[in-house]
Amino acid sequence: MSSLAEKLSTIVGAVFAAQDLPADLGVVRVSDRPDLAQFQCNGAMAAAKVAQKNPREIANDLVARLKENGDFAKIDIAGPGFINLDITDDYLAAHLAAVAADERLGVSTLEQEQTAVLDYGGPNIAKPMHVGHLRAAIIGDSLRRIMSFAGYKTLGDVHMGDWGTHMGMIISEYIKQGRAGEIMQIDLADDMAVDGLMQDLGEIYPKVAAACKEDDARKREAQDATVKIQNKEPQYFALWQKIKEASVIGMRNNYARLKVHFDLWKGEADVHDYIAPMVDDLKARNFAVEDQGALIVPVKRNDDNKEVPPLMLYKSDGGVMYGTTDLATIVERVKLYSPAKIVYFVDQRQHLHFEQVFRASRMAGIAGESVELTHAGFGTMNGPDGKPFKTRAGGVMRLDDLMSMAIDKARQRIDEAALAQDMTDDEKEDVAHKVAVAAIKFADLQNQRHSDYIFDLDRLTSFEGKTGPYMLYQAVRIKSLLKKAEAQGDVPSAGFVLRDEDRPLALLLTEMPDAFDAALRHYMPHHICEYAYKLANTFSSFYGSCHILSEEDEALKASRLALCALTCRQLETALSWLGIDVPERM
RNA sequence: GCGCCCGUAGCUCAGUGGAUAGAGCGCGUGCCUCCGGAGCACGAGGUCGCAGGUUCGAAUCCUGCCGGGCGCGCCA
Repeated sequence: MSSLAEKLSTIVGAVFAAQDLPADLGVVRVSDRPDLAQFQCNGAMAAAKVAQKNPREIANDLVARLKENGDFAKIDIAGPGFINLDITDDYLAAHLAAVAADERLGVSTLEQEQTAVLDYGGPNIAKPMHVGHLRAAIIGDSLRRIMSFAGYKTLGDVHMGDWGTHMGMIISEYIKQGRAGEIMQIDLADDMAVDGLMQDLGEIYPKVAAACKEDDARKREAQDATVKIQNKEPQYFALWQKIKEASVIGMRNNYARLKVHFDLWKGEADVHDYIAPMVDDLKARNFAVEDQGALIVPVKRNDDNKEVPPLMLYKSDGGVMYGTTDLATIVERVKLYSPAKIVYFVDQRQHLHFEQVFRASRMAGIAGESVELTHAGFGTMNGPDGKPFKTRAGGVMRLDDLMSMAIDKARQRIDEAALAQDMTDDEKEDVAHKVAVAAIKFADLQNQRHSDYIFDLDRLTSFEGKTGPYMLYQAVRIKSLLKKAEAQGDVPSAGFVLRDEDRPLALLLTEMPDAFDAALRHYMPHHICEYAYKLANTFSSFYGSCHILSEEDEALKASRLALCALTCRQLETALSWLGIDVPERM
């Protein structure tokens, strides 16, 4: 199945072909001018250019043929050569019935399953998670859901930063302070102790980082410790492991609270054993060369219009960099999963880094031509001043705090609502959590992926207007209506009867596959947000313009219930692609 | 210096070369004897940064400026 516009494109395309015009010019889309028509085709004007003819003349010929098709209620030509189309209610109703009968709601699926590895985590261990981690998690997890629905076998990898210099800083500091034994004593099953360690890490890290910046000797100690960890020297490695395990506990909690899922909990360290063989191989094949004491892979090309620095495999101090682990991670992923795609949801600022890694990977044949490597970058999260977001204290807001604020606000709202009186505390808590997640995710996902965006706490925890909670509200309202209908013995019909009040909603319900395809193709969930919002909003108008349960015409009532049911399914499905769950009531 | 991204309503943002550029917030006016008002309807608010060009047609494509953000070898 496909969207209605796609179906009409096939019909109109065939008519173009019959006139010896390119069939793809027959593409039909939802009209920009709903006051004039339901659908439009602009191909006659483009065809005029190709055929060197008058566009209206071409349009006339096309329209004459199209009129043989009884599924169009109205066909006319406007302006320079727009072909405006209305379909018959019968055709629309039949299409809608097919969508309703399809468990996939008309969205097509991959013919053959392919594996996609998605990289959307990247938090560093030993540091608390903050709002800067939000975008990658939310966008990546949404794409994981979208791609799964499209038929991919998806593997979301948290790919945490556990192998870098920051670990060398921290561990060298603990050893200097003589606290290694104390750290090793910590019982990971003891929540208080783990919290204490995380707190301590949060205080130590900025201090050491500052010290390393000022003092070269201190910096060398940290670099030295980093190499020792990477060489798995017992004391260093054991401390590293302890800190990592403690960190992962908090990380899992944070992601669970956000309802962001990962299939793989790997880190940079996990590919360590791939590095040496990979480097040997690259050296043997002359891709890797020594330069200024470091080992690099030159990746610049003659046709470059900019400087592309080499990918660095080993620093002159013998340590590896994240380019090294990223390249080795491709080795591992190709070997273990044979993916068709590897997609990275990482800040746009790292675009050059990925270009270097991808080039090296292509040159050396680590990822064959059949493997798509994409950096689906996103813009920086800025504060209201347009600069990278900082709290008033100068730090970055913790993810935990943001979640708590949103949940508190939702809880407060629920307490105000009269409906909440018969909810148990557990149900209230569950609803508050769902509302908070919906608010945060929808606020983020509705932004186009590339551009920077302003982090606005009020907007992120707002429940009115174009927000997640608004969407939940509309879905819940439909559920409530359908329950009432069921209780009074009314059932939705399998077919549709369409009056003027029903048509806008009916037409919109045929568009979901287009929004899905756009989001999938470009790794951009905001197309789904647009559709979901339009659907919720159009439903709300529909709901306001006719009273469904008291409708006396039984066929019309059953049809309207079917529209409600389909709207509800589409809303829940679209929201599920965004990682948003709909409660039964709120 | 070179390169990438962005300039659309007071604010935050959508806008696959097409008709009269759209939402939300905020502002103004209506709407609860009826299915959930976290709502609905209506209104005010625009030199789409500026200037050229391509095109029957440009917010969209090209060029040049102006303004903002970011990146460019041993952090990630």
